[in-house]
Amino acid sequence: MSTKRREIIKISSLLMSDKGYIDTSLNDILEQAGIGKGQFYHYFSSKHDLGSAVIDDCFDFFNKKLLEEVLDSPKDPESRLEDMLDWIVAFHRRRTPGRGCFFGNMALELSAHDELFRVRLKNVFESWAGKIEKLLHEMAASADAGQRADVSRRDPDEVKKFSRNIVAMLEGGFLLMKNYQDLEILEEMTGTILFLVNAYKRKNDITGEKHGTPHSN
Amino acid sequence: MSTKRREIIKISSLLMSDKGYIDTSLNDILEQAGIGKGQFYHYFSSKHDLGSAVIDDCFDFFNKKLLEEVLDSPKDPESRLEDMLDWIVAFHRRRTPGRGCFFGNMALELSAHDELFRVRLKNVFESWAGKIEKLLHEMAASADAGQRADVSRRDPDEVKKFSRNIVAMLEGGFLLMKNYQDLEILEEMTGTILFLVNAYKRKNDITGEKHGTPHSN
DNA sequence: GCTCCTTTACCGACCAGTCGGTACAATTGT
DNA sequence: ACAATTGTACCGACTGGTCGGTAAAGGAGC
Repeated sequence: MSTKRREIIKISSLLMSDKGYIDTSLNDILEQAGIGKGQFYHYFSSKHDLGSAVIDDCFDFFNKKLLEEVLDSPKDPESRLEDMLDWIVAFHRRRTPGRGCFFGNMALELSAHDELFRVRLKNVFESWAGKIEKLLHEMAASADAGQRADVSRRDPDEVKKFSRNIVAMLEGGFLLMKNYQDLEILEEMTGTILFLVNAYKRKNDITGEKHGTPHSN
Repeated sequence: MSTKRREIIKISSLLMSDKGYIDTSLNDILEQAGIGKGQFYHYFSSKHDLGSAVIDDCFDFFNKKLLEEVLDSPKDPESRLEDMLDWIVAFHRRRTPGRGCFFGNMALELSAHDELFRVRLKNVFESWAGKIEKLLHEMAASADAGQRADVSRRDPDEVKKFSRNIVAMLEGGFLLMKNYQDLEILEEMTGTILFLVNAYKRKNDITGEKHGTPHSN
């Protein structure tokens, strides 16, 4: 892929992380990149096309750095969970906390009025939750190995939902972190997630019952 | 306050819930309200002024319906927590799940480039977390009453952070619900919150230790 | 000479906000 | 009592400016 195209994507991802998709104008991008409009439309067919490429590019980074390097590392699942949370906090410590999560920002801004973006972002969340789900299953399996082999009592669908909840918790942490402009919100959330996973694990180990939704629906 | 002004605010809050602040144009509002521009600028000095009024109006509703009627009800704290979660799910079941949380939407969209909006929305979250904090303290107090009077081991600052985390969890639930366009995401999150609060309560009761951030920072 | 890459000039649509003017009720002067 | 004045609610054409997007032509390398 062309260097210039990559550069445009990089610059756009920074701008869009700061100001959102709608509020990032082509002129902002052209100015930052030091190029003309014609050049932009040589590489991209529309702003929408650019947005799509930016999401893909950010996901590539996210996928490589967090999902593969950290979550697929050969360590035990407990360590990988902690590594993930540490990686996230470290990542946001490097950037300004006021930026929040690119995917979460885009999801809230665009889910309602662009189906393509919505699905693409949903896939990001699903990929992430999928990795966490796998990790939770591993944790459960290693816990069983030490005691008993009765894995069947753990509802796989429940684990899937639980892993989605963890993603949602992190996104909520990003949201409040951005609004408070305070990294501590996110740090607290990672602590709560660890606590929750431990409590969840323990409950399954001891009672085998589902956490479900205790209040009636 | 003038009826017309109230009507403009109501219509605007619906439009902004759907499309966000930036993407809601004055023409959209004027068309829906069936009024001219002159009338709008008779009641509001700017779009920013309107946005501010809409946030206030939504908070009034939220404050009255959830924070006062539900969270300040004379029931025991456990019931009030469940009532809150039920109320939230019921509220979003009535609307389309694709709208998400108005405050969360606005917070992500505007926190970065409008300090006034940012602080106003932060206050909304703080009010909410404050009520939850109070509720958690009550829960702890009633648990102590049955067993022992040693309340001091519960760090008040930790409870404050924990209640903020609950708000963040809900906002994360709203975010993913909006992206997935599926109410179930939110329902799962309310279940997880109940589970978490119970686990948190139990841990404090049994060990008295803090949940903190177990991984090193 | 042909194909990329790039620039610049330009388009119509739309944006928030302004302005001159209208309709009509309330208030005031006599 | 009635006319003159003032104030309030409201309209829609218009402003300057920005938006995403297009078109045509210059220049570089093969």
